[in-house]
This record gives sequence, structure tokens and C-alpha cells, in this order.
Amino acid sequence: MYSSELIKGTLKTIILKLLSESDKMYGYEITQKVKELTGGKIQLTEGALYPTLHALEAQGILSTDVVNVGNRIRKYYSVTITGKQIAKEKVNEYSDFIDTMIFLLDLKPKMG
Amino acid sequence: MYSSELIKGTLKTIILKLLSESDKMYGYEITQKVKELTGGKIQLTEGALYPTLHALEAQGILSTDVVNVGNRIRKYYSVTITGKQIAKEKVNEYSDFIDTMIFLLDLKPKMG
DNA sequence: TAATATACCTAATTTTCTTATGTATATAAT
DNA sequence: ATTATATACATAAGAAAATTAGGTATATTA
Repeated sequence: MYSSELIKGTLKTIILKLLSESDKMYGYEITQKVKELTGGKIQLTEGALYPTLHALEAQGILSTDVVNVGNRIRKYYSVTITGKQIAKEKVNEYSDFIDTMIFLLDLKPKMG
Repeated sequence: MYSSELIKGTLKTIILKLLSESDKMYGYEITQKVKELTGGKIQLTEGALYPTLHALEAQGILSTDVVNVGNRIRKYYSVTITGKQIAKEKVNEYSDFIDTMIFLLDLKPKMG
């Protein structure tokens, strides 16, 4: 787990990237996917995730689809058409930002 | 200029990296150096910078040396011996974090 | 002489997150 | 059977970290 301050400001970008690549995902699924992909290094907290999802929906970037799975509720989120462009911009901006930080901090990114 | 949320959480790391590589720097100098190195893409605000410098000093990570330049005051900061280890850890953690984000967001870092 | 640059600082507010709490069902372990 | 964990949503109080705005003051350039 990284110190929490590092993760600040990346939540929206992570959500939009994951949702851009799959048709739809629900909140809990996003937390599990991020945990899995990062080997537990990034674990989204629900207190941060849900309000952000609600905000993105209110902004028209995400749309929702509530489904009943057994007796439990699942709220699927997907990127709207308007949202797709914004998602792309967000990821591109973060990519550019990372390049800048690598240069500024003189880091050598690991090559796969 | 990046949207402000991206820069959140990176300030300490930037300060500690720059100060680790030069003998000493003063606050205003740090803002100018960052602006110069990033082509204006990252511009530290004084309202964030000075309180952070004070906090790092209070924690014993930085030490200060006040100098008179003409009739103006300049407060030089340098990394203490204890601070050097913490600075290294901070930069390494951020480097690791960036690797994780590159993988998670499937980014292709530009190679110099 | 007015504007910009240098150089420090703090305080109110806002943003964004953590921590804590709440509700409820499903499954695995004891 | 019952307890713990996992699934699945949500909000609210508080903390952390930034922005915005303001303050003081000297030096330089237009």
C-alpha cells in the first residue's frame, strides 16, 4: 500500500480508464479490479469511490443501470458518449503529467 | 498547466528531490526551478509551498539558513542527514507508484 | 511612476480523502 | 447453528492538502 497522499487526485482517472475499457462495472467490482491489477498496492476506499461515482454521474460522464442480483442490488456504471471524450482527455492528461514527473524527478521507468 | 487535482500529493516529493540534488535552495527558487524544468506545466503556489516547507522543517527533514540579500530576506532550506533517507524513500515510493499507475492505466511512457 | 519580479508569510475556504457508521444479503468456517 | 468474512450499496464527520486571497516589503524594468 502506498501512502495515501500519493493516490490523491488519481481516483477519477482510474475509474474512467477502467470503465472506458469495459462495457460496464459496478462500484465494488472496480475496487476489486484495481486491487487485483495492482497486487493490493492500490485499494480504493468506498468512502472515496461512491461519492466520486455519484459526482461523475451528476456531471453526465457516467450513466447507471441498477440490477437485482438475487436479493442484492448492483449499480452498474458506464461511460456516456459525452463522457468518452472526457475520459480520454483525463487519461491523456495524466499520461502527460507522469512524463513530466519522470523528467522532473529523474526517474527511470521500468520497461516490461 | 495540469488540472490542480493531479498535482495533489506530489509536492513533498518534488521539494525533497530538488533539495536532495542541490546544496540548498530557497522557496521562491524552488517555484522557479520547477516552472523552468516543466516548461510551466507545474507551477507551485506559495500558499502550498511555504506551509509544506515549514512542516518539513518542523519534522527535522529540512533545516534552514536565513540570509540577507541586499535588504531582502532569503530563507535557504537544505535536507538534514535524517532527511536524506526520508527523501530517498519518498522518491522511491513515488517511482514505484508511477510504475503501478503506468501498468494500471496501460500507459506508454515516452523514452528520452 | 507604474508594473512586474523577487521574497517572505498566513488565513479562510474548498476539495478530496479517510475513518466511521449504517443497512442488508450470501457464503464460508467453526 | 453461529460467527466471520465477503458482497454491495450508502452517507456523514473529520482530517489533510490544496487553492484563493490577502498582507508586507524591496528591486528592477517599462
